[in-house]
Amino acid sequence: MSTGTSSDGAATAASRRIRVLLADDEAMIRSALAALLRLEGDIDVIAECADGEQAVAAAEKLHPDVCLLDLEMPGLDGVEVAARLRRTISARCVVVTRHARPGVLRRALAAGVAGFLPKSRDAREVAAVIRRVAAGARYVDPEIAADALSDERCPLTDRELDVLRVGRRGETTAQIARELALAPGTVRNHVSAILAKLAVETRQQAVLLAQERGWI
Amino acid sequence: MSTGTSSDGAATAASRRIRVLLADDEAMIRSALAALLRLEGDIDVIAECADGEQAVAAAEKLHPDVCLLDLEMPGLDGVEVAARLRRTISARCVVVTRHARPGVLRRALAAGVAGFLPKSRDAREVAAVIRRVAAGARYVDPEIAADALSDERCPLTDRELDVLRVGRRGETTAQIARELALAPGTVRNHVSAILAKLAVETRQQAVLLAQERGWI
DNA sequence: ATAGATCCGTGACAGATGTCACGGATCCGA
DNA sequence: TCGGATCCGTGACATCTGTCACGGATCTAT
Repeated sequence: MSTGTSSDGAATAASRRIRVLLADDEAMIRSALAALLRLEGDIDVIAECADGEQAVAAAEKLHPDVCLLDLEMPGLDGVEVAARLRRTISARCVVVTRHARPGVLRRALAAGVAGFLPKSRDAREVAAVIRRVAAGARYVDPEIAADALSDERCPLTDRELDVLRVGRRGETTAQIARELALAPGTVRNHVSAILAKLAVETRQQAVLLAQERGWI
Repeated sequence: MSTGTSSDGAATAASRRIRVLLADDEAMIRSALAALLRLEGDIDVIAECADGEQAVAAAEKLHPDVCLLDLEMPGLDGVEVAARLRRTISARCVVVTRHARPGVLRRALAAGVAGFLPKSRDAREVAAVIRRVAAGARYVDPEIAADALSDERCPLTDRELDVLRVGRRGETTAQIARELALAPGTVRNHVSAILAKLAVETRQQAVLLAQERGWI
């Protein structure tokens, strides 16, 4: 390991600095994490983004080694960003979230994220997780992982989840239909199936339940 | 000022270090802010608390110069802690919040907080605000203050707010009517008035808007 | 290949929701 | 005292939403 030539060693040390992209819509925590990470000798924060679109754009331009993504962001959320970046630049992503639930973890893992860390953890752990992930390992918060084993799977189909997501802010049937390029009747049918599966009476209740379970 | 004896100067310099108590239920942001503040030469973080009760207990024991309190905490929230500490130890408090709305600011000022800072601000501003407040000044985020002046009063009547509150989780018209001992038609009429006044199309949008504005 | 299962999309129907016009109660200023 | 204004409650009507039955597409195991 330490037997390389000095030029090799220098080059390796330089190339070993981990280039990190940071995305969180809350400026205070974003800037605080950035400042802390910059104190680490082996980490470069190369981008700070305030939402998912910015994160995707910056990542596809800068090709960071690791993306640290907040889950709760306006527009594209952290998992959606991770899914997209996995396809386009094979980025390794760590998702951070306030509400760490099994469903969220499952969704994150399905999207191919390499790390999953709730905000109830100490900020010092962030750098450690970034290092692990940069080294090719996966890291999942052990507590959440344990919860996730007590399987609470989402009974909704992909299309039903689409409908729920698009209509999560109380959008009209007509609006959802336009957004998804469907007939209004189709949307109503999906909604009907959702209500039946979740055993609730209104769309809003369905949205609240799904959010609580981490399905959307 | 700078003409004191060297012993005076040293003593003053030592006593001038600002003793700060930190309270936030999210460990990641709490520890991140603590770490950043510790980097400042003139600030001592003397306590880190995860909820309002801990904050009150620690503050009454340690008598910090400034308390930095998150608004959203289980049990006692930041404003309640500030109100209590003002009475017991005349502490100077800064309240930090994710959802900075005029209504919240009004409540905070009424409780006698000395500083008000939304989490949409950069973490570096925190130290600056702490210094100002420790020096006896007040600090209110200018953007929120401006909003608060453009007094956005709730256009809904008491009864309409009742209906909105009872139905905020997507309850059925029939359920709301039963809860409020009204005819279903009356509830629908209130809902209709709410939608018209808030210029939205569905109950769920009305609820989201009202929550965003701090009306329910 | 084929039957079964699942998912998606759609239109017709029934029921829930939003809109409207109305009457009674209360409060306030002329 | 008397309008005028505002709020509350209600029922009839129109519109929107949820339910149901159906057909086509895809996948899998036999």
